Formats: sequence, C-alpha cells, structure tokens
Amino acid sequence: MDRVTIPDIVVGRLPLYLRTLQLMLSEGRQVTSSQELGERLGISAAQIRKDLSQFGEFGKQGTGYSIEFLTDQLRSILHVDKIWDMVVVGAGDIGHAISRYLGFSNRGFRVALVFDNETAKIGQKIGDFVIHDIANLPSMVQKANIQVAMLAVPASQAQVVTDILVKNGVRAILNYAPINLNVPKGVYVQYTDPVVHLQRMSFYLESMND
Amino acid sequence: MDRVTIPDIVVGRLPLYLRTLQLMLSEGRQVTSSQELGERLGISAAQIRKDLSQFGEFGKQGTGYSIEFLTDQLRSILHVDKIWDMVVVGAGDIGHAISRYLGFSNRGFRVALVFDNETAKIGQKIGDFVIHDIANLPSMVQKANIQVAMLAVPASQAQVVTDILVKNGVRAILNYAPINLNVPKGVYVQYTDPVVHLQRMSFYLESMND
DNA sequence: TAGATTGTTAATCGATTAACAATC
DNA sequence: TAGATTGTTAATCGATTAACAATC
Repeated sequence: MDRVTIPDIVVGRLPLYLRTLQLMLSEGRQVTSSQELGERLGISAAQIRKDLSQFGEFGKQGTGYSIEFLTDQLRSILHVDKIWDMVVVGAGDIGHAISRYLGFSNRGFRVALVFDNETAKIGQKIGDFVIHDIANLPSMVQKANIQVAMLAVPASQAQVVTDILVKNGVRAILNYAPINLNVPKGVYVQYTDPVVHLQRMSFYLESMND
Repeated sequence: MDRVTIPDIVVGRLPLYLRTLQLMLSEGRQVTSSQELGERLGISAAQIRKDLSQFGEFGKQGTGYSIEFLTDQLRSILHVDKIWDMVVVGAGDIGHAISRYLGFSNRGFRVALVFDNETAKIGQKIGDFVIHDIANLPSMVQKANIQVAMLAVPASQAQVVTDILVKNGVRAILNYAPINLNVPKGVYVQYTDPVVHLQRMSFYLESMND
C-alpha cells in the first residue's frame, strides 16, 4: 500500500463541496466548474481542483464536472453512500432538536436510539423515538452496532458518557457540550459550541461605547 | 496606527482558550501554564504562547498565567466583557433549543428577540420570549440596536432573511441552515451544520461491508 | 541558587496560489 | 479551429514548532 494520507484540512472541505453539489442537483443543474463551486463557497478554484485531485480525476477539460458523478464520488469518499445509525445521548432541548431534525437522512445519517438518565424522561417519546434509560445504552448500542453518537448532555457529564460510548463501540462523537473530550486513538470527536462561533465574530465587532 | 492584523486562525482559537480557562476558574484553580492549557486542548504549548503574544504579555516566567487575569484579558480581546443582545430567527426545533439555551449569558451573549413567519406561531411563547412576526423584525431590531443574529430558518429562506438582517444593522450571523450565505464586507458569518461535522468523521470510519 | 516557564526568534513544515500544458 | 477548463507543477505564502535567553 502506497496510499498518501489526505490532509485533515482537505477532508474538512469535502462535506462543503458535497453540500453545494447536492444543492445544485436539486436546482436541476447538470454540470459545474471549479470556478463556480469556488464562487459559491468562497474558496479558490485552484484549491478545489487540488483537493479533488487527491482522490482521482473527476472532471473533463473544457467542460467541468458532472454534478451527479462528482456527488456520487464524494459520497463514496466520505462513506455517506450508506446510512449510518446514530445514538443521541441527552434528551434536553438540544437532544430534542437533533432527534427531530429531518436533514440527516439524505446526507448519510439517521437517529436510531435516544437515551437519557432522568427517570421522568425515560419512556417518554420524542417524535417516533422512545427515550431509553442510559443504563441500557451498552447492550443496545452494541447490539445495534452503532458507531456514531451525538452527545447532548451537560458538560459535567460529557466525559463519563463519552467513556461509556467508546467502550461500547462508538468511534465518532459529535459533542454539543462546551468541553473538550479525551478519547483514545481511532475515535473521532467533532465539537459544536455556538458560543465559540459567536465569540469568533464578536472579536471583529466594535463595542458601541469604546 | 501601526497595528498588525491578527490571523483569523488565531482568533478562532481564543474562544477555546477562554472556555478552558473559565472551566479551570470554576474548578477553583488560580494559575496555569501554556503546557497545561495545551494538554487540555490538544494544542502545542508553543502555539498557545505565540497566539497570546499577539496581544501582549500576560504571563510570568517560572510561574505561568493567572487564570483570572488571562480570562479577563481574553474576554476583553473577544469583546465579551459585555453582553451582546441577539435575535433568533426561526422558531422551529432549533430555534426553540437555542432560545432556551442557558449557556449564553455567562459567556457574553443573550437572546433578546425571537421571530418567525408562521401565523400559527406568532404570539406563542418560548420560555420567556414571545414569538414576533418577522414583518416587525426591521423596526424592532433597529430600535434595540441588535448586531448579532442566530439564523434557524429553512435553507430556502436563509438568504432572504439574511438580507433583511443585514439591512437592519446585523453584522454577525450564526447560520444553522445548511447553505452558504452571501453578505457584504464587514458582516461576519459562522456556520454550524451537524452533517458537515458528521461527514468529516465518517471519512475516517470503515464501512462494515467493505 | 536551581527549577520552571515565559516571550520571541529562526527554522521547519504545510497549505495555497499562480501558471500552464493537455485536451475536451 | 477557438474557447474553456482540467490536473499538476513550482513558487509563494503563512502557520507551526523547536530552541533558548530572560527572568520569576
């Protein structure tokens, strides 16, 4: 095997390319170019061509890219040409919102199980999902062979729940709690904290009374 | 003025430093080092010192950083030593979750107004907030002098709503819709799309049946 | 004094861009 | 054929790291 490793920063852009291509597809478009993609995304055309060239040759000189073909290729590269079952841990406001979110299924994911540790919530429903006791998480997650989790518990519980998830086979965690997680090698974590994004913008905003 | 511009990638790390420092503060800690911060965040100590040095000298040789002092400095640098009023547009599941999120206020933000365009929702309440008619957004946002928005409308409406927000003085938008927005210079957009994060991880996951 | 850690410089590493031959 | 756009190379640009004098 002589495969080169793909820079993580390139991997991070692929979902954006895919999202834009799928939007174009829904607009009925058939062909695009690195230039058009770049304009839509605020990325240079050269960078898009360079990124794609890491995986093969998907375009035609003079013509550009078949949107459908490139979409299929990216879905395959990102392993979203299948549907990944996910577990949601934490049935608060965020857990509710992501359990009911309709935007997952056509992009490679679906919620399969929802857990919480509050007795008052266990047995209740969120949409079609019953909220299960987190005590049953190990057996249920193992049985369903689930590898992807969304973590929507308070920060104080995020690490313990993470350890349980990892022990039972979860290898990708999208963490909504505002805290850094420790995971072993081979487990992937992505963070989503609205305040981090907001503070990144407020840096550039002038306070009124400065 | 001879000020050097700060690389955006550095700005993006400051909220992570601040978040970790505030956590340490809540643990009752008084002093930390670039090494400890780095270990918690998975960032090199040298990088943290380099980043901070863009703004001044905040540490003591041999000792490290006063957590409280560095926290205050970062809050000032990021302009979160005040509270920014925010507007939430879209009162669906995501709008609900962010309107009720309790984690904003101690980190520099608070929800001030919530809007939707569905007549059935207008007048209803989310926690303490009345859902207002989006037709009233221009006057209300201008009157309250709101510069920060969270956008939780369907992708198909995200750009029109953005244009309205920008026209009425909003300069920072956290976009929950899975679509790229066009904004004029001087307006900042941050994106949060769970599927982008998930796909970034599924790239590294092996499909079962490969 | 000895140990620890900063702030900063210079070296290294990696990512982006510009340019162009190839070719549809 | 003329125009357009790819894939790729080399040059440029920027970010990270290693190392260390300064000093608490």
